[in-house]
Amino acid sequence: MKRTVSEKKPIPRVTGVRDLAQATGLSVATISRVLNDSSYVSDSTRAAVQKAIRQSGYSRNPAARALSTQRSRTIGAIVPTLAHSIFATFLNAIEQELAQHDYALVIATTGGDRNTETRRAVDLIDLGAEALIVSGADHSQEFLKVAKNRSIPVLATSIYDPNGKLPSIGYDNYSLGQAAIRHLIDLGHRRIAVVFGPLATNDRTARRLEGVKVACTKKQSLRYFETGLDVAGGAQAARLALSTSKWQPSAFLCLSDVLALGVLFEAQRRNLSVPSELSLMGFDDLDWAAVSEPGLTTIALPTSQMGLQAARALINRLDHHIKLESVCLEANLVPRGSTARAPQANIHREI
Amino acid sequence: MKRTVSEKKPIPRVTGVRDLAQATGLSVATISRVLNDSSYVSDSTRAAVQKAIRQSGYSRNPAARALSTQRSRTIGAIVPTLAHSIFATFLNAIEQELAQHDYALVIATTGGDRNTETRRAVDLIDLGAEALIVSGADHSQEFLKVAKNRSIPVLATSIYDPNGKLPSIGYDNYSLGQAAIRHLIDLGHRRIAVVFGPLATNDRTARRLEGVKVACTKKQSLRYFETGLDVAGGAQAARLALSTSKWQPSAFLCLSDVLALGVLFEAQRRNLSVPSELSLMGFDDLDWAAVSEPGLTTIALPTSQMGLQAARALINRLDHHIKLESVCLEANLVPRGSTARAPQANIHREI
DNA sequence: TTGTAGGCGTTATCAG
DNA sequence: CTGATAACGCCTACAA
Repeated sequence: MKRTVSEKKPIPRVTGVRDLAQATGLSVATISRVLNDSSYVSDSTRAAVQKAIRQSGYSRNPAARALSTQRSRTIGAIVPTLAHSIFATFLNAIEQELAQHDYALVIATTGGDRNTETRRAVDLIDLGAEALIVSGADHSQEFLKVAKNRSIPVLATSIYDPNGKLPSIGYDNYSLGQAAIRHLIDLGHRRIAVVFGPLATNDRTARRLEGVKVACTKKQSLRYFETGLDVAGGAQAARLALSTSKWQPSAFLCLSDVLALGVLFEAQRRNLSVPSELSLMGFDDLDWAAVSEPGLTTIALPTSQMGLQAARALINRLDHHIKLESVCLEANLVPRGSTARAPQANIHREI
Repeated sequence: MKRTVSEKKPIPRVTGVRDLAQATGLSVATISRVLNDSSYVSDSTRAAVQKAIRQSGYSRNPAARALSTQRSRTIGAIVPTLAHSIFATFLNAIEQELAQHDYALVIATTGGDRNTETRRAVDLIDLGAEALIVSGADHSQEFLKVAKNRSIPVLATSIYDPNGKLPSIGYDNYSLGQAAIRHLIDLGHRRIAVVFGPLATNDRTARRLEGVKVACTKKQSLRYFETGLDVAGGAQAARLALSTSKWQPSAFLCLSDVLALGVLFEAQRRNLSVPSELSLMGFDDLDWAAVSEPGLTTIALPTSQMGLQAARALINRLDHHIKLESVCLEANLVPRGSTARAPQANIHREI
């Protein structure tokens, strides 16, 4: 019985650069060099090392690497919730861009609570996040302190707030609120129901609302409906707004598309035709807004753009020490079928 | 000018346990002990150490910790996209549960491509993920190999596949597909349009479709419409399905709620009344399904439950070496207003 | 172009 | 209960 020495490597558990050094007869430094495809290494030795790596199935220990380089290549994002497509879309864009640059995205949710935000921020930092992405301008003192103490770059998003405590990438919710209500006013609407989610946990909404309020004059009669930030909330607000016979709105302005969808369903339930009897506006431009019947007039927010830019800004900060600057992204009113001139009758009665 | 020595600590940059040891006059071992609130440490020294920690603002270096313990407390989730609320909801649940147990969630998206999945899996592992959560049963050979070589626990979700290569936590898409179509058949529908997203990138959909096909007999006439997995896709499929005058469906079965929403909008656009003229069914039970007009009959998937259980299973595996077992979660058909008996005329004509 | 040696901050194993 | 001290696996001057 012949017994030949197997050509296959017996796969001796290769655990670190040392083993590779041993296997190739080189030094750990050289191994490390090719691992970081850095500086001068002769082609031949590089090839040899790479072969050894392939054969052994070796891969870097990220913890050791992070410890040595003091870099984790991890960025944390803290959002109110993932269960809202607007945030999911945002994070999706971030993740894609980070992945391109070998950064990882780790996510934490707060449910909209500032204290939770602070807590989760600490979690993320303790976990090694090198930078943080947060939503809005409203953060606890504690949070800011933590970020400063650990000198972690923090970027606020969904807002543009050049004088805020944090650099921000986003849009100007205040003027967008104005633009939205003006569209309705320009169409001759007088009685407008404004629907929005919980103000306490969302400063973006609050800011939009300020814009709305400042843009309307005595000629208009606005009523405000704070409700749950989901389709059911929108429907409920609509029921409420439409239930007073004395004050019948000719238009709804919803500060989120999801709310508008609820209003739309409720209008359908009541056989109120949109837009001939009721105009409807949203905010966000979710994917269905262009497809609904009628199409939803809304403010298109550059959600993916924002994610992309946020990711890039942080990468530049981390990799090239480029300072974080606040940037204002453009957001546009997209007129679609859900808004029309206010019914004449209505106007007459008012005049 | 008097010059008193400040009582405040000058905040000498405390970077590690060593500094704390120095500051307290104890040894690093003791520091480490209280850090891990482990074994016996006298109350007094514990207090002293904790005070020092507080004063210095010290916090553990996660990389060093990970290197020493060989644990990163990080779990990776790989999903097709975040831009779909069903996945976002799922991840939301996972994140919450993981946070509870001091695990971090790092996310990667694939866009539905298997090769991307493999690549991203390697990324996550190289980044330190101790376990992986993936969607569906369809994974590249390469992927499985990587997971095995690195001996990383992998859990498949959104499916129940007890004999699959991976342990899975999810639901039985096959029987759910059957249940869905049967509901329509039982209501007397004969001509049914089945609408679904890209099959090539989604084995859950494919499995549902198999169930649908097997459950219908010669008495039914089904047509299949593969389309984009979004509201626009649903609307387009509806246009297509309704455009042939020879074959007018009395019902639509959508293998995702988003598609159903598109169909619903399209039906409204055509003044087709749901459900009196057209029945409509979805799959997922997204939050708006209960609020739409009419309410959407759908298969309610236990998305959050699934996230919770997946997270727990992995935590148990990692913390207590408890083997991953496949589990089948219950999913139910939720009858709502969008489905009704097929119009009699239709049935007559068939007979 | 390659090698040597020391350090990154924790944990853990031993003795005391 | 506490203290040395040796890993953990990688990177990086500094030398050669």
